[in-house]
Amino acid sequence: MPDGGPTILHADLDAFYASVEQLLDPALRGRPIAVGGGPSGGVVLAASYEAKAFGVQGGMTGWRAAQLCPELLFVRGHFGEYQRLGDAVMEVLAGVTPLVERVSIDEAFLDVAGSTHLFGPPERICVLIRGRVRAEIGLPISVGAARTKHLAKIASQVAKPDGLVVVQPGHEREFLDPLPVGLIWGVGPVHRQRLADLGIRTIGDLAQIPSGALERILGHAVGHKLSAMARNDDVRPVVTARRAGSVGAQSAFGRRPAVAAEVRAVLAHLADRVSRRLRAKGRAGRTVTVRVRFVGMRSVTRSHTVAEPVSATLTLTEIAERLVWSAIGSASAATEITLLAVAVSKLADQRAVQLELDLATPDPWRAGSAPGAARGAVDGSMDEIRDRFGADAVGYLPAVLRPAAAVPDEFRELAEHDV
DNA sequence: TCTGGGGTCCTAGGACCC
DNA sequence: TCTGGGGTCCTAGGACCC
Repeated sequence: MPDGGPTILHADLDAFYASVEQLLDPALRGRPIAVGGGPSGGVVLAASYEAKAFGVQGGMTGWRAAQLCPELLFVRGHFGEYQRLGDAVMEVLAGVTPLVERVSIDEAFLDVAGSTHLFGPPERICVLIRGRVRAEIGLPISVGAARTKHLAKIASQVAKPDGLVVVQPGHEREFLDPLPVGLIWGVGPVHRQRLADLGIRTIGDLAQIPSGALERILGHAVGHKLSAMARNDDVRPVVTARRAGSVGAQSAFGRRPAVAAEVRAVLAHLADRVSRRLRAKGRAGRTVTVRVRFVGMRSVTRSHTVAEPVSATLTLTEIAERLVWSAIGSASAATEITLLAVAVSKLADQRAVQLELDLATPDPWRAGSAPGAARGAVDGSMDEIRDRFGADAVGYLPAVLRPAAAVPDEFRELAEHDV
């Protein structure tokens, strides 16, 4: 177990999107609001605490949320503001320590072991952060402090909303034992139920179970991790820069019969988004994975690994298309599907593969690109035009075939990791 | 009126190599 | 008659997180 004080912090903005809306529009303060969705459909992206009191949660359909809370106000998101304010909060955190690990738009771990000589003990640093975020940005933020990341994260969840919890070394067990197992990172609904079936509901219950037994119940890795966490034995360091291991895009479009022209149009759009992000960072990947979701939420994935990394939009589209049809299989021609996804993994730097692209054979199934140089040049020109004149200035598809965006691109960007 | 979009990690089986 | 064991890579599915 790590020595020293509770110098790992987890800072987590409360109901982030909803809080931003309430900050921007004072008329929304103190009221139950949902960002995204609507009383007749769509998905709620975030709910204010006033709405959560009615049971409204992110991920819920709009009509379900309206059922639970009839006076719920649906507001459209200001996605650009979320990015701007999230970045501003991260700057406040960076003012305390350079060791900041941003986990998402609204959440970060900090290691403040080297900052106490400047700012005082961890408790004081937490108070400083919360005060500055409130005063300078206007948002509530909860902070947890402990000796490990995992415990700091649990502490911030317990602190919500708008609170601070410091777990003092030596008091970890008494803090953890009464808490529900669902607070442990990695325990979702399935594991929680499996544990409940065995009478295990609290972290204290969990700590009583021998590691071997836990591994038999939940699998080696999860069982091992859980028993380590229940013993508060977590030594993961705060990591400042992390690159994504995969890049993907997906689109849910309600039910549609799988018709070749439409499937191709959607895939071209998804491949374009993925490959543009790859090229913008000089990256390419060897494994292409598609997911097809059928009516009833059953989904099937197919992947294919090529010898040389690819990033050309057309190559990606062609590989994805073949995979999608193999996933749909020989089912009837009018099979209805509800979602298509494309992802690229096994990423490598593009510079290293440029030569391979130039030499590529004309079969995209077997190699990098076809003909690589030409496709790379077309993509490069289109990237340049879009950088100068906007994303819609040019594309592979006529506008009529482009799928209507269920979600604005600004929202997609909020969830993107660094490639 | 069903269920968005971006990711990570783990498991298990099979192919292939030595 | 049949045969070992370890390592690596690929693929498909699933749980989970924000």
